[in-house]
Amino acid sequence: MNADADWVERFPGLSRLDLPTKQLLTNRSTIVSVPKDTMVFGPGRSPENMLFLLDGTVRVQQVSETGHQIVLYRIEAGQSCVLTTACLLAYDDYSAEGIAESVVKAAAVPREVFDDLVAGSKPFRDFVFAAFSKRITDLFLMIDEVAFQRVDVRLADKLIKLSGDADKVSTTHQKLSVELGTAREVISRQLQEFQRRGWIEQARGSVTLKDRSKLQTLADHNA
Amino acid sequence: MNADADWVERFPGLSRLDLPTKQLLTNRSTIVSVPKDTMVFGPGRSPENMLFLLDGTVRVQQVSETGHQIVLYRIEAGQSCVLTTACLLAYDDYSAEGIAESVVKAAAVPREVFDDLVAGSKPFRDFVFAAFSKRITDLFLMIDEVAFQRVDVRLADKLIKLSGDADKVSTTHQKLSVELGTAREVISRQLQEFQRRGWIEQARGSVTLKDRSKLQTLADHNA
DNA sequence: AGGGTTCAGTGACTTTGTCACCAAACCGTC
DNA sequence: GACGGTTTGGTGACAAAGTCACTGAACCCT
Repeated sequence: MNADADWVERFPGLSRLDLPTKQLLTNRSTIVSVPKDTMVFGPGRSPENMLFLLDGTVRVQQVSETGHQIVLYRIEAGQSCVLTTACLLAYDDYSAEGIAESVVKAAAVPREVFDDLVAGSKPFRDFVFAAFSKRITDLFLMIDEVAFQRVDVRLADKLIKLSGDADKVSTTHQKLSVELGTAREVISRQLQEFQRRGWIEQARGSVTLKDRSKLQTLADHNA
Repeated sequence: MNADADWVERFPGLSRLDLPTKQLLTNRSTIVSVPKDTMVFGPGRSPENMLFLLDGTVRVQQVSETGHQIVLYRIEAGQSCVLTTACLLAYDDYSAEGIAESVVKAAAVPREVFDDLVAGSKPFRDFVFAAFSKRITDLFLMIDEVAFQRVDVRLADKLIKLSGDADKVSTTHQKLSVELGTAREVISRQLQEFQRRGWIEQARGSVTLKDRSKLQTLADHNA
């Protein structure tokens, strides 16, 4: 085995498992790697296994019948797709898809093993339910945001989150509009306004944050 | 025991349990009844038990920091609050609340019993995961709707769903606006338009459906 | 019958979404 | 380097939806 054999330790929620459970997870899982821009799951593409992300991120987005799209959430390293996978297995009129945003390395755990683990290990159960709970509360907040928050506030927030440590966000207006579930034109106009105020600078395919604190103030303006 | 002793049988997902599991559920649960308009759960009000609804409905709604509200979903008889309860236990910055829309009768199952059941019974696990999955996919669809569907379409759909068999919906414009997460004025104007077209008739505190098929056509207009 | 409350209607305005179209930047390849 | 297709972003006009401030009617109490 390689350096990924100890992957279980890298999951905060799984480190509390007892040794036999950890070994079961390690032995019965296989490390898989998928290239960037692969559809990991989606309509007509339900994976056989539960994935535990070791590296990279998977973007989960809803594709509407209207042709619109909106990013629902991202699965980062240290998290699991249990929920989306479980959803796929339960309902086939499922319209969300998961796309690898970079090369993604994951541990694939067969369904039966997953079920055994839920049955046999209390810490594993806690991990799984915590993941579900977090997802649901996040979706609640997202609904709140989509329904009631102004786009300038949401865009400022999204820019800061997408930027991470860096000051430059490499993305297009189109992609930003999918992040927020709005129209490209709306993003263009908002970014123009931000630029006019000197908060950002634009280039084709990128946005440079010039005044993070001003953007942050706007993003925090949620009361 | 009373007529509710066999409540387990009334849950489609639970009837497949084996006898000992059913008995465990029945013996370790207590039937509770809460009056109409009670807040069953919400910020600072996390119940100790998992509820299985026998009668009535619980309306779950998000209360925004902006003062706005939106109905997320309803828990009907034959369903369980596992998810919302689980969420409450996991995260306290939880801003949704569950309100009894009528007198609600439910079986309360202590957390430990719930955990034992998940561990010991495969059909019970399936029931719980199916509930989670259904909820999450429904929330996906809801986000899609809030973000991309026109209010007239959503309102027509909501009127039909709220009406059930009857033709009269007893509700106020204010309540309808919370159902859709929009403003009261918007509802008033849309209902005026529906009335102008002869699809409905309005009275203080009620809407009467006059042309269900026309409303249905509009509601189906989702492509 | 009076007074408070709930419910609904309205106009003016802002924000957001839609549509149709244009122009510049980029990416090949010839 | 020139050409042509694609991607990206800009624009104006308009429609839909949300906000604000205010009005009046219906209802519910004593």
